[in-house]
Order: sequence, then C-alpha cells, then structure tokens
Amino acid sequence: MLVIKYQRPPGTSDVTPDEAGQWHEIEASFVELCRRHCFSEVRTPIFEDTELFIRSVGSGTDIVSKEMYTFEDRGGRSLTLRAEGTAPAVRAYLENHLMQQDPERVVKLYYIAPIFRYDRPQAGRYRQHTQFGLEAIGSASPAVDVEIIQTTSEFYEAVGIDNALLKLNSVGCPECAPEYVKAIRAFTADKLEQMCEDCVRRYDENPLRMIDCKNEQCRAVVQQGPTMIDTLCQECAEHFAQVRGYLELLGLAYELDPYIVRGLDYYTRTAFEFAAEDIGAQSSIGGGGRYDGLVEQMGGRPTPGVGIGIGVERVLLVRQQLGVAGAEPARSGCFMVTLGDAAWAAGLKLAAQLRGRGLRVDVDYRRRSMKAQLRYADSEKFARALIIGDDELAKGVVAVRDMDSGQQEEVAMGELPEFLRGSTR
RNA sequence: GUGGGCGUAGCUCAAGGGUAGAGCACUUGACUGUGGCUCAAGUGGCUGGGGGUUCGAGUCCCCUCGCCCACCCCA
Repeated sequence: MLVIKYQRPPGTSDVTPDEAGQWHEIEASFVELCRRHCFSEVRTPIFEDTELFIRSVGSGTDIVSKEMYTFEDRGGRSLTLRAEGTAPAVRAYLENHLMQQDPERVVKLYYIAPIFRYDRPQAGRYRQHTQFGLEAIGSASPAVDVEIIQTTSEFYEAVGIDNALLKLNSVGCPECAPEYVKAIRAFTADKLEQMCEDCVRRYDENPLRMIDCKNEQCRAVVQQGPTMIDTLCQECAEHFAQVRGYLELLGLAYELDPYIVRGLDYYTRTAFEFAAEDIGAQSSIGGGGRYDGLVEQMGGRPTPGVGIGIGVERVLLVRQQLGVAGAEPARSGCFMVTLGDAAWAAGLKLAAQLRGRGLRVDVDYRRRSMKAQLRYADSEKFARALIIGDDELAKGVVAVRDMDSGQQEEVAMGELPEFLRGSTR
C-alpha cells in the first residue's frame, strides 16, 4: 500500500467530491429558508480573542475549561478558534452597530461556520464541525423564540429529516434560576446515597447537572423532585407559556423536557434541542435558547436575544440513516470523443467554444480508444458524447450521441452551440 | 480525561504460525470508429507504523498512530 505520510488531525474530516453535492444541497436549503425568514448572513473570523469565549460561555463550562483550541499569536495575543457561534455573532452585532442606533431593532442573523472543540472524537462528535446558526437579537418576544424554532424545523423538513423531535424547557432568569438550584439541592440532600458518584460531586459543583444524569437511579430520584418549570418566576413562567402558545398556534409539535440543561452559561428562559434517533449517543442535531443577558455582559446595552446552532455533520448522519442521501445526479454536459491528432485539435477548440457558451464539457487527455472514451462518458454521467474523427472533420460535422438513448446524429460544427443550447447544460 | 472493540487491494471482506485471496471497481481485449449486458485477461498489498518472540509472523507479545463504541460533553 501507499505509505501515507500525512493524515488529517484527529476528529476532522475531508468533504470529498462525492459528498460535496450533499453539502451544497443542504446549504442551499438553509440559505433559502433564511431568505424567507429574513435572516441576513454574518461572517466572522475563524478565531477570536480568547476572553470573548471565556466571558460569554462561562469559565466553569467544559467548553472553556478543557475544549478550546487556544494559542498565542506572534504579538502575544491569546486567540481561540471559534468554539461556539453565538458569542462571535453578538460581538459582530455590537462592533458593527448592527442595531443602527435602535436598541430594539430585531436583528436577525445567520451563519455557516466551522466550530472547534478539543474532545475525544466519536460518531457524531468531531474536533472541527460545522454549524448552521440563527440569532435574533433585540427582542424578548416569545414569538421570536418560536420563529427560530420554526425556521429550524422547516430546515430539517426541507432536507428530508422527518423524525426530529423538539424538546423544550425554560431555564429561568438570574432571578429564579438560583431558586431551582436551591430547590433541587434541598430535595436531593438526603437522597445522595441513592445516587451515583458523579451526582454526589455535582451536588456541590453543579447541581443542575444532576437532572440530566443518565443513571437510572439518579433519574428515578430526580423525577420525584421539583422541576425548573415549577420554580420559574412569574415573568419567566408567563414568557414560557407564551412560547408554548405560539408553538401551538403555528402547529409545531414539541415535548416538554424539564431535564434539558444547556452547557453554556449565557442561556436564560427558553432552552430547546432537536433530537434524532439512530445516529448513536450524539443524538442532538440542533440546540439553542434565549440569552437575554449576553449582549449587556459583552458591553452592549441590555438587549435580549435568542438563537440556535444546527450540527451539519449530524444532519448528514441522520439523512444517511434515513436513506434520504442525495438524489442521483442527472446526466449533464458533453464529453468530447476524438480520434486522431487532427480531430483532437478540433475537439479542444470546440470544447473551449462550448464552455464559452456556458456548457459543461470535458475531454480525454489520455487520448484513449474510442471505446474507453465512451465508457468514461457513460460512467461519468455525461448527457452527450461529441464524436469527432476523420470522417466528421472531412464533412465539417460532429456526431452528437445521446448517452441515454444511444441515438446519434450529425450536426454541422458551426451549428453545434445552437443545437446544444438549453438541452444540455 | 477513563474504559472496551477494530485496522489486510480504491471499496466490502477472507486467510488465526508455513508461497497474501475473493467480489465489486479500474485497465485491456472479444467488437480494425461506438458506452451500459456478457465473457476473458491484466494492473493493483512493506497486511496502519515501529520493535520483539520464532527456522518462519496479517496471525503471538509490547509500544505507537488512527477509526469505532460507551462514559463525559455537546451540535
């Protein structure tokens, strides 16, 4: 075997020509939905000031404490490869004054961006992955939460995913969230001996993590206890009720899941996640929520916001699992089949001319036999073979062969662009 | 970061101490200028890498790299 000297870094992947079509397909679906819903694209640098992520995501989170790709540049700045999509979008919102002096303007942004996290790779989890993201900054209206959810839901449907399950929760605000922490601590205090080691540790360090523990015994305990929804303050409870009302108004199905905890500190109120089955342990194909304190925390005026990140590689996994992977590419374009040196030269010239007219044309640089050229034209799904040999040259024609039907006719060389126009891209 | 499984041809997989194989794909031919079907032949391997045991190692042992699965975490 070929000795391969260099390999991709762990947890990264190449999108090969075979797969690129699928990427284009789902990117096009996403962009089209963003257009309909009036989200505008924002493109931010692939790295940011390290502090941006620490301050927004939270220094205690796994992302910040052990998953960031952080490095120092030659000027001594600490930079970090984009670990998350929301913080850079909010930074760009503030830095470019996208609110245009109207702090209540609803700024709807989308991005398609690689995200980097140092983690142990496994199916559906990579060190570089791609997120399609939506952010709506400037409004606290629960209808905005629902538009984010709706747009995402429409996206899944557009790319053939019909089994995405929306899980919904509210994590409250800085007023009421601590109440829940107190409540769950109080409830579990005398039940720790029934719970796993991790949860005993979490009791002190991060009690919220106890509620999404997968251990069955822990679940049994937690399910008897209070839920976040029970301890919401009146404003948060009202907001959440309205989110649910809008979801119902728009006919969006969801499942209440009081055990969703988001791993980033900036989330407030609405938290949601889209889950798909059968792609392994990493079943979340999109997740997000509201972040009403983030803009202010990053130096802006108090401004509410809500957004989502969609895991593109996981979307592709689900499509593969469901068998909806891209349609067979239709036959297209022309393959130039030439015999002999004079025909080869004429073919090159003709190919250039046809490409100038917008047609897709390739030639056989290997100068192989006619049989080999036709076999190649067939296997590469060309719609037409343009055959030129001494006979055709003498008559000033090209034999145009339809690769589906096998029908062939001679067309005068000068009339070829006209003949092919529209019929063969 | 912890535990477990797996790395053999471009792809999917055989061979479990004694000459590395099959199917598909690719190339060529049967068909002197006509693809898809059929038949035949051919190209293609330092068996992931390094070390060890042995007369002899895909095969046994150690190290290493990578992939997969679970934990954890997240999209």
